[in-house]
Amino acid sequence: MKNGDHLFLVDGSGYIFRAYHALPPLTRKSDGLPVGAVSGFCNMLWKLLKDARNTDVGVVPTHFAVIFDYSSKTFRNTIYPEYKANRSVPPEDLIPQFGLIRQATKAFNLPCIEKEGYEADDLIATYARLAVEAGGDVTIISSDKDLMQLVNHKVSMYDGMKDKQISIPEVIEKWGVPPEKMIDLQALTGDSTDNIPGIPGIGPKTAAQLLEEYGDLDTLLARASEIKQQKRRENIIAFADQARLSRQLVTLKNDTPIDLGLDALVLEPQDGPRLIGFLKAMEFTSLTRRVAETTGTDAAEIEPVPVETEWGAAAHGPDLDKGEADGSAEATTAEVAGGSVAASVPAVSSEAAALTPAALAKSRADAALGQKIDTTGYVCIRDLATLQAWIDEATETGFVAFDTETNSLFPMEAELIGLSLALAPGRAAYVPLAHKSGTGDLLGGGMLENQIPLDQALAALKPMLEDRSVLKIAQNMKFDWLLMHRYGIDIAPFDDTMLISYALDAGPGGHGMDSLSERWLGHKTIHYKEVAGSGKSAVSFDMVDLERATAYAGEDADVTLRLWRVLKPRLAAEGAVSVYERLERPLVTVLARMEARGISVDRQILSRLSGELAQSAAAIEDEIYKLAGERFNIGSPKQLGDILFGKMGFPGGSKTKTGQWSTSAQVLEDLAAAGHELPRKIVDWRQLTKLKSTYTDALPGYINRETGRVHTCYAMAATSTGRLSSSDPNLQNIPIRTAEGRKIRTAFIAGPGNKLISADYSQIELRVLAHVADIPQLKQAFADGMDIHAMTASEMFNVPVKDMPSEVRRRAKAINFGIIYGISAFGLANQLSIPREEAGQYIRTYFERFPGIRDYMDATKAFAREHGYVETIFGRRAHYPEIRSSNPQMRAFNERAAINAPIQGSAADIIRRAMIRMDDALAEAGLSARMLLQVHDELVFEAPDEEVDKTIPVVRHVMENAAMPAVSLSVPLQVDARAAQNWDEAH
DNA sequence: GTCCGACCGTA
DNA sequence: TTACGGTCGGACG
Repeated sequence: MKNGDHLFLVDGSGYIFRAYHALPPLTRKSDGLPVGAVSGFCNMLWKLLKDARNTDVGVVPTHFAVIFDYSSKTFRNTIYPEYKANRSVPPEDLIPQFGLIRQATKAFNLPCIEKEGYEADDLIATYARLAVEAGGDVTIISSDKDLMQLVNHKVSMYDGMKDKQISIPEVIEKWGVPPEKMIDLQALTGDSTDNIPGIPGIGPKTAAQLLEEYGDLDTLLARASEIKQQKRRENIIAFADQARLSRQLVTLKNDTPIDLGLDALVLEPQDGPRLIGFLKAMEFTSLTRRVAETTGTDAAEIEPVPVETEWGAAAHGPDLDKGEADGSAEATTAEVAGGSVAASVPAVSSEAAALTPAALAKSRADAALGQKIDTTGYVCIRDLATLQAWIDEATETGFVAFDTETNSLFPMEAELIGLSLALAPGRAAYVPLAHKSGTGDLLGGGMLENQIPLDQALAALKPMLEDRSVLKIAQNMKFDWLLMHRYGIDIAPFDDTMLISYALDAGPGGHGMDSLSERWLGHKTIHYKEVAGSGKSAVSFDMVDLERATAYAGEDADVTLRLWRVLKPRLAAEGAVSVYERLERPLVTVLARMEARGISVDRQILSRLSGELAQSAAAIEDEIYKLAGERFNIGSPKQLGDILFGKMGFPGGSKTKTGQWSTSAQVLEDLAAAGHELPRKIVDWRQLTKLKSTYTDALPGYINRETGRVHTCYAMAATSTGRLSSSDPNLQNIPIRTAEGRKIRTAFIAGPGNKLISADYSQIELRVLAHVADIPQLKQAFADGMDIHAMTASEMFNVPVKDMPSEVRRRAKAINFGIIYGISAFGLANQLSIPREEAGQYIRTYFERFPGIRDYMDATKAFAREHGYVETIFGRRAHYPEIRSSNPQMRAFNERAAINAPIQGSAADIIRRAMIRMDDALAEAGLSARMLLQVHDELVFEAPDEEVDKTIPVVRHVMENAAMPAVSLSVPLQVDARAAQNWDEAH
């Protein structure tokens, strides 16, 4: 480098963040890869390279380099561990752009410079010094105030986004001090984004005024006592050391080791084809055209280069709600996407810098399988200081695996016994909080000593657990979230390994930690039974000795963290980001709150019903014994079969797979229809005892002592299709079809002054079918608000809808459902009790009238066979590996399930979206209605009497528009809603 | 004590 | 013909 040469230094890392926030979001058309910052970066580079003379810089560079931060940890952290500690993690759609911007730099044939342990700013300071010493001039492409200290008559800055040169006068104008005093100014003011303390109460204006008066920081500190303003004087004296430390932190290091000398930065000519290959891959069409013109390259001849991103993007399936004002979207949660990056990390870690998302996922998976997990090395934390140290480290790292130990599996009655944290694989701790001493006598034993008092531990944990810049990772977060919610802590943001697994691998095989650990880590976890015993000898977790509790609980957190490292990158690699972030994660808190609310159940009504059922059943029992001629256990299918088909000699219908005669309701109904009295009685008895044992007897046991309400538990990852399931108790199978059964619903009541509102989708699955299979007649019928089963019957049997016999409609209805279930002649015949041939003929007729349905079914089967999975309209996948089975029965079953899954699953996704938006929509309308239950196509709310009329339209609106705008259905959704005192009348 | 099959309630 | 969970009886250890 010589006199007259001019070096351009681009602050690459700074540019990324600035461009991300300043420029409108932009995604690659073909797959939704976020590329806004990349686009801005490329446009700026191109302008500087081709057009610098016409910018505010006014000169053409001879040397050029782009500088990046290497990683979050620099020498500054050794002087001040809190440095940049409160910086939040980059937003998810920025993460893939770090790698892309490096690739862009290389495509522009420019040197890409970074150095471990140093920030980009230090490298820029070093190169600027070297260039000036060699006689050159320097322009730093950045507007970061941290770099302004470097400005002098040979060094200036250039804001590439505002096309504005920043020289000495501009610095003075902006900050009131010349560039050489910027360090002292920053030392006084501090910087909250970098967590530089400075002196409290001193901002830029005061700092400039003080420096004007006293000259520099040291003089100011030495003469602080002369300052007139009392508060200011006291602060400067008290925080003098803090200011000196701050000065150390903001002073850029201009003698960092460098790998490339100045001569390596000489600007080389552009490699047109290489650059165009990259720009085409990014789908930047206008820049591609400009570059092609300037470099004389034929862009059409050039293939896009394969672009590699660390995380890829939500590239698969429809781009769910990008840019939509969606109540579901948590404000882009600060989070890291996979664990290789630490909290502040503007840089891509070396692990993955050159990997595709798929390759990263694979390397993580391979590495995890090779690692041994030692459960004896976990820490047991018994004092607040140690706990605080772990919390601090978690806060600094930016993510932590978290798990709770309790004395119950029901989150609404569980008490916190302890909790565990994991910061890195193998690095976990257990914090016992309510363990009892094992030596307790019959009176129960006392609390174990040397445990951190619960309130102190919670107070210490709360800031971290609620810190937006610390990602909390759990397996089945809904449990831990609800538990901690009851202790006054609302965990956010979070990831849930169970839900990540579910978004990726829904299908056969569960998503429990034990099975995930075996599958992905090759590690058999300690079974709960091994530490707490089982059955009668089982003890509550608070009686487990601390050594074993630490191993068990520590392992839970450790395994969760390891699973997260393996599974999270797969989301991007396999295009499941949208499903996870839009349909899974936001539902956690929605469901947790529903579970916490519970529903009021009238104990008296159930008790009365139980009595009635017992009486009726007893009466029938006597008649059964009389007819059978002996007493036996009616509830035993085996004994019943012996009586019916042995002793009584009834003709057996079908057999079960164990070879027993079936005593199913269908068989008994057939016998009853043939005029036999006993089978009828059995059917009646079964119905009564079923209602009694499953509902009226069991439900009161679920009424919570404290709340007086029933709190069901929803499983988010239990089904292969995306539906929820409900248990403890299951409130998704409360009877409705028979008059006797319906009475149970009258026990589900609104609280005083409230009503229950039931809102359910009408025919949602058939509507989804009409949409995905694109069936004109069905779509028209729904658009016209017609009776869909009658329309089907009319089409199939050529009968007018008017005055249609109910039997004809019934058959069409059965066929419609059969279609959704992946119809077979055998199944339809069974359902309608008609010969198989007749059923087969129905199906043929149906396909003739609606040929699109057969096309859809064939296409779905072919897709499933090829890929091993099927997808909902929102991109949720259900896997059916057995669809390629050589066993025809197995194969046929999987084909039917694969046909059903996109329909059932799309409907499930739609109601999920409605639920995710509902709380906000109600709040926005100023309504206090609360969502209590979900029953697949129905939502149940509780609302104050006087708000009912205003609530129903809001609920309907949210539900009917739930697919929008991610998917615009070609069929309207219809929601029926009603309010009443109890669930029976509301539905 | 634990597991599985049969049966049956819901969408 | 799809998707679930709960209860019971009965066989296993």
